Amino acid sequence: MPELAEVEFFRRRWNVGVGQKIVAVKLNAEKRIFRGNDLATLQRLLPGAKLIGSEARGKQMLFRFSHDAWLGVHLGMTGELRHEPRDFSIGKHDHLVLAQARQSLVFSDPRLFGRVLFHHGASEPEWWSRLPSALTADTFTLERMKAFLQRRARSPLKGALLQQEFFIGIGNWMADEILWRAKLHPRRASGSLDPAEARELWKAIRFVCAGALRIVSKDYSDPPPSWLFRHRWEKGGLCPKDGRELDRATIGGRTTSWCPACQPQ
DNA sequence: GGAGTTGTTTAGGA
DNA sequence: TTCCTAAACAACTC
Repeated sequence: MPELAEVEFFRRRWNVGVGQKIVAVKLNAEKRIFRGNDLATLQRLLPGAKLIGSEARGKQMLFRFSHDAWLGVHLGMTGELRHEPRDFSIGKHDHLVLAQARQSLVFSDPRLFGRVLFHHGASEPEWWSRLPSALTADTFTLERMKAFLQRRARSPLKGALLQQEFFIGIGNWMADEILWRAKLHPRRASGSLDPAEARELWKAIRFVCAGALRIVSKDYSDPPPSWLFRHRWEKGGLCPKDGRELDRATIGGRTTSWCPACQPQ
């Protein structure tokens, strides 16, 4: 479910608890979303700590608490953040509950591909500091993108766009949307773009990231019907530009949808 | 019952 | 060394 904009949507859902103390922590330590954590320290430090604020970067989120406590959250494929009344009944897939006086903040994840990473320290965790900057920032330049694509010259564009070490926050639907707008076939080799094609790709990345953040992160609305998003999973889905039936195949390890006319091989 | 799912990690091959 | 692919993780839906 969650890519860049969906992650931002879920992050904001916990804003209701900013400025308030955690009064109790309930968690299921057996679940694999907690792997690699010092849960004893988490249990000792979070109760009594106040939620100060949060940030999202790509698909990662970082929640900051008083008492030098930090909580990193990755939603995986099916994770989500919610807030519930103070004494709601915990569901089967609610693995972490931060109870506050007025409500409870909940992390749930049926498939358990998500992850929580607790950190205790005066400054943010190192894994967070090392994340690349946002694709919507000025640091995401055409030249840096070209250099990255050259390093992945033999991989299909679809696979390259999913590399979080550079294209932070892009997931399966955004990658398809970007390639469709740039009129590039998802199987094109990353090292084969001419300067004009690279520029179109860069512009499409900026457009899709900014548009998704504007539309989806506000209230989880779908993008408009002029986007590929609305058609890519329909059986016999049609290209919103020319009405041609979309093609589908596994590329870069993921199901990929494209228009054979707009995006020639 | 089988196939497929908006993600990441790892092992192994090229 | 570096890059690329497939499988594994796990639960649910169609």
